[in-house]
Amino acid sequence: MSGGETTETFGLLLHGTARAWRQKLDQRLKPMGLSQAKWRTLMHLSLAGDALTQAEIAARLGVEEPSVVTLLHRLEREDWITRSNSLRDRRCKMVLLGRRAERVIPQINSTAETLRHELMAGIPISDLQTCMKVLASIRDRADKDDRLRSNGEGASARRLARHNGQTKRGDSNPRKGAIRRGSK
Amino acid sequence: MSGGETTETFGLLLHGTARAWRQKLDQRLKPMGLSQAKWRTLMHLSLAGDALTQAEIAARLGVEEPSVVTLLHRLEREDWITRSNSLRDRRCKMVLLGRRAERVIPQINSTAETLRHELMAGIPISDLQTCMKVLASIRDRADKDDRLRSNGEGASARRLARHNGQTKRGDSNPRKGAIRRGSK
DNA sequence: TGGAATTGGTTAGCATACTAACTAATTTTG
DNA sequence: CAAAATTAGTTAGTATGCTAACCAATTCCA
Repeated sequence: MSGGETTETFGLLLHGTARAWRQKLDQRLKPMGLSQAKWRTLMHLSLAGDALTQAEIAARLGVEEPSVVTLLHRLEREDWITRSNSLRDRRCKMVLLGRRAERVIPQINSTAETLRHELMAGIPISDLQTCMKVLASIRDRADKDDRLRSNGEGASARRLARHNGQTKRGDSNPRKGAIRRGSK
Repeated sequence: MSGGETTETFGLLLHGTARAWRQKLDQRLKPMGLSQAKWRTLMHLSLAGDALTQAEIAARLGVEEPSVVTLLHRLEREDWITRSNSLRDRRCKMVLLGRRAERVIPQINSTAETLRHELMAGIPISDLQTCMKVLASIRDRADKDDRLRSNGEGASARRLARHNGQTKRGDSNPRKGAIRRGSK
């Protein structure tokens, strides 16, 4: 390996940075009773402006559905959201922001935004853009499933559930995999 | 704020990339019975070339000591490592690689390295360097403790200066972060 | 139309990481 | 030296995420 030094530490750096960011944000959101995972959920609900199904939330958060289940349980237990059965599709549960959440959402958004700016202050925009380009490129590659080529028999049907669904609820966000922002 | 678009997605991108990388690596290490966390532990032990204490491992991995406890338990249970009491300091336990680990370490290192190269292939070195510079800068800022930073000398940043309520029994303060890569 | 496939959600079990609080051993200090 | 502080490791409880396996409702299609 030639560029050893550079490539050696990249993964470490990437993970360390993500973890440090998350911990810092958690630390600041804690006094409000929140964490990054919870805040992100509320934020997406707020952005949607409407009730979402759990599957939609999973897709937007980029996590699997079972992870969303417990996350929403915690949020419900703490009174940030409410869940109700959909009338149109009895499989679905619609998730709604509670009043408590609506009251503090601006506050938590601003906390997150303040942190973002603190962490990125003084870094040239062009450097940030380069960095984002690199990250996006790496992420897209890592997101791809290896076994698209050379499958055959060994390709033990892993996940890849790729539900290509329309949510016949006018919400329509052509979501593919639970975790895929692909589709570009 | 105006830079909104850029800053808005940076955190998302950062976390998504780190997660995608980790999952991809886990997926490839799985057939060997490993995961990223376990592999990193073995790798650091291998690099050290000598037995390490749990505290040293925690510091190198960048995680807290209690996290290391269960991690090492799993590694020991699966026969990757052995732990023994230190003769010099009866508080310490020395952690050693087992034969099983020594046999497969080159293999897992090469798996990780292959992935690194795959994920970063085709990205200009200069872009990578810019990216790393940005990440390091963000991480260092996020790693710092917001609150009182009294040491003018740094050395080992001790975050966590909060209220150390003492327990009725004359005893310790809450464990402070063992997480520091003093490098640079 | 009626079974097969798909989709939404859940539970169970595990992995990874955290903080708080504890024990035991060692080092520092008054 | 004895009390105090620090250090190494642990346990307990929680948060966050995953996969596998499973219902129940809906949709597809022969």
